[in-house]
Amino acid sequence: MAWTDERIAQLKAGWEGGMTASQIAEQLGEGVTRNAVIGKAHRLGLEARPSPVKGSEDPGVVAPPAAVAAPPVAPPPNSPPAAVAATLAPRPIVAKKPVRTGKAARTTLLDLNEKICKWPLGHPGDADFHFCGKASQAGFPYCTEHCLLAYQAQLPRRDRDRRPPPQMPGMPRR
DNA sequence: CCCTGATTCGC
DNA sequence: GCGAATCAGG
Repeated sequence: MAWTDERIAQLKAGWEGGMTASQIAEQLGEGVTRNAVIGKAHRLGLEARPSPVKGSEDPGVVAPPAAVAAPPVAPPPNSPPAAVAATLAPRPIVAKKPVRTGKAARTTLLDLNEKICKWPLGHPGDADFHFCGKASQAGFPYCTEHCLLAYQAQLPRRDRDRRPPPQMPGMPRR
């Protein structure tokens, strides 16, 4: 399998999002080993990720918590040509108001696997942060519902809402 | 043994 | 450029 732009983007997203090499490899599809992912990551110049063996300095503040598997930039099911893929963008994740359901079982980071929708609900760190948890679409990190949310064609620029997004208090401005 | 990332080196 | 084999630590 070749390293298409889409797959490279997926690799970067996962790598920078804190996914491990094998998780990324799994997500990229069968026949992709973690070695391939690591090798490619290095060739891409990505790096500087805490390796268990190469001790990161500052043992006190150990890990970039790597909270959530970053919503990956994955190719849509009907594998579009590069030109079309360029018009696809992940939709910003809008945190939903947590639904108060008492003690319903929630999908945590530890429950995730390739068969589970990893759409995040709420904010990492919040007590009620969890994942969608429904069955994911084969080959995709999300269920059908969230795939539809995640992979949307971009509107033409002139039709797009140009208002700046609301700024979270305390968030660094770009 | 399971995992992790890093590195090497033949292809 | 690619990635299996290997290394080395957790």
